[in-house]
Amino acid sequence: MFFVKHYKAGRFSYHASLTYRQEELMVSIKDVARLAGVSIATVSRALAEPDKVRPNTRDKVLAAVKQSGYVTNSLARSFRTNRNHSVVVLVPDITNSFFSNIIQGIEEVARANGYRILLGDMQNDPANARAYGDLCAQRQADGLICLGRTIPFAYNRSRKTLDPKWPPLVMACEYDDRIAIPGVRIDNERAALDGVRYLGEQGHRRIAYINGPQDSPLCRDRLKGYRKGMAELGLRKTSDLLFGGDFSLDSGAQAARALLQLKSLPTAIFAANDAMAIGALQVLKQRGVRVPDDLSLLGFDDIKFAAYCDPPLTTIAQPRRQIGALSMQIMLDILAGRDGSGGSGESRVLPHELVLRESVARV
Amino acid sequence: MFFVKHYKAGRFSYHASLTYRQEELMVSIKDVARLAGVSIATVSRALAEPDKVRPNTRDKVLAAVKQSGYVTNSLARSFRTNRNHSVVVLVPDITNSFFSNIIQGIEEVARANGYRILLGDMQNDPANARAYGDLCAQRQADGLICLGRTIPFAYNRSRKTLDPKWPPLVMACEYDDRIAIPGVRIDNERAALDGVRYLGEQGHRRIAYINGPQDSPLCRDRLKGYRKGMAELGLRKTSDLLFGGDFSLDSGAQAARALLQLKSLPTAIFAANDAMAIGALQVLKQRGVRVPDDLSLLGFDDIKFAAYCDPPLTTIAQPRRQIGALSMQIMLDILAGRDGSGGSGESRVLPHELVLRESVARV
DNA sequence: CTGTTAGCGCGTTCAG
DNA sequence: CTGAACGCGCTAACAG
Repeated sequence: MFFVKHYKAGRFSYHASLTYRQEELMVSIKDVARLAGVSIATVSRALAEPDKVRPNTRDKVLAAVKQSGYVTNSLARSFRTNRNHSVVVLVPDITNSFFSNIIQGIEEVARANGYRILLGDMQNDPANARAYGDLCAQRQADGLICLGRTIPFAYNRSRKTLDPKWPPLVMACEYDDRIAIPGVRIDNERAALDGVRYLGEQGHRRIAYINGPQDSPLCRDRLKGYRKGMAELGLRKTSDLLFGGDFSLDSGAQAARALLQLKSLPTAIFAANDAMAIGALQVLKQRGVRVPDDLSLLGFDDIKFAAYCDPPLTTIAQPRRQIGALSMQIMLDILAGRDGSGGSGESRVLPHELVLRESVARV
Repeated sequence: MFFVKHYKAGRFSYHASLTYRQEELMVSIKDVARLAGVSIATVSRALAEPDKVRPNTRDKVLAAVKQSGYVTNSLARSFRTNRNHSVVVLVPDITNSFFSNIIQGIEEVARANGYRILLGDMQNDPANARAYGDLCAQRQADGLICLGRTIPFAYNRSRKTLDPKWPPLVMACEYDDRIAIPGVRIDNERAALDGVRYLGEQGHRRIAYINGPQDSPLCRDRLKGYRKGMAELGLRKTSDLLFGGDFSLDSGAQAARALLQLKSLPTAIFAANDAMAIGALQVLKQRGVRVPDDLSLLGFDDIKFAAYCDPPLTTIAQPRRQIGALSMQIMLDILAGRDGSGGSGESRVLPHELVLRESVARV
């Protein structure tokens, strides 16, 4: 590969901090009160609970607000109310497009409810989660939504519960079976089972499986589903068809290389996520293995790119955006005290679906 | 297409808000002071400016902090200092993987410096930016980094400067020529020119161009570079080779369909981003046009997936992560007052590079 | 319905 | 070097 590089230093003048005069322009609730000829408490109420203020005075206040250009200093409000209306979203790897739709769902619900998303990218290193756990301890966030399996909080093993000093936690997609936490996910075991059944219906028997990280409960479930499906097909012994991976494109490619060493090739590969399927796909092509003519390929997740592979990838879709939205909704419920272990904020299992494209053929 | 759907309602009990007792467990600076037998001012100093406290007392304080498990309430601190150590990152569309590496770069630098990222996803609708502009006005963020061309602030047209009531703004990738703002980007015109020159070197003359959003300064620059390159090749009239797009996969596909109607087909297509190139690629394949044998294809951005297309996409790469990191660094400089229009925090132009894969052939 | 009063927890004076 | 006192802007509790 050959690279053309260009570098050009640029210089532009710009709005420097010297011109940043927000502090001096700051108009506080006191000013509004003076302007409207009422007390500051009335201003506060007129803004927060308009119903509890006589329309007449409310209008006066609102006019004063408008005239002065007042915006409530939410730092002060947060300080007073001990709520800052923000939620940490802890993402294993922001560059993994799988997560972006979930984040979008979360963000949308958050914004609609006056909440903000503090983005925590772990860059696949659990150590990076600590900082965000601390954030919660310092009250910088009202809650935390975990998209991976790493929880930055300590929990009480025997009671299977979080230490009460931690704020609410919701898990999206993943979960942790050592502890009872609300969450949203699909039925991963069933989804994998459906995948194998579908391949079975297409006549496949020797179905290889590329597994995800072994310490992931979600992966264990998918693996369980795969084994169950294989058993249904009369294949109890699958160890030679099992390949390790870590959800990355590379690990999928690597698994494919290993797989091609097999004395008797499988007729289909089922990958625990699309990234690995795509990584495998590339290796297969390089080696002249045609998909799906020579070998069928089934993915998991239905990332955006799955539809644009060649051939387009048949895969199992998760309602990612909905998972995100619901997670945030649950978080809001908890924060508002609308839940309770028997209430409306319980963990949910959302439907998955098999998306048929062109990477699986009948044999 | 056929779908198998499953739904299963799940119920799990969990750590309810009832058990969330953070408030009562809260240990404040006052408690530490009492425990250490000093005043709260001393505790504050011992933590913030350890040098200004006698080692003896400092140790006492630190011990008390440890014993009590005290963490400073950053809500209170933010309120007091009027800094909350968070920066809004306004993203046109979080599901566009182009942005995720930039975000990662930003996040990394932010975290290393004790700053947080407030994620603002516009979902491609500028109206969604407002909410995040307001955030800044409410002091919920110390600054804002814009990854798109939509600035949620009002600015002074005549003076080409931001209203001083707004916090610092940094633009990554895009820019706005109506106003002087610090930013980080590549030389888009030059990059596009390099792209066309490269195609020219491979013998191409009829090179079609799929443009991005017309109101994007960045796209105007790329278009300018394309035209310049075509002029170098002796082709001043390019209007029939120009196709509109909006950076989406679909618009690339649509452009490809329009392009295939041409009486005389081009020998190469240059797309203003990879997504459109990939969209076009799919259409070309469907219509039996082989890439690069029948038609060469050049993209822009080098998104992760570009390497996994079939054929792998030749494209122009931006140092996305570096762009993000530098943007945040500039923001930090501004916030720390380390910049100034003649200082170290100026706008930068980073190098691009042509990444050669397999979608361009000689003619 | 409205005003008055009392802090929230911290940083920052200013004396000592 | 240390401590007492003040106040940031806002909301909650209570009185009127």
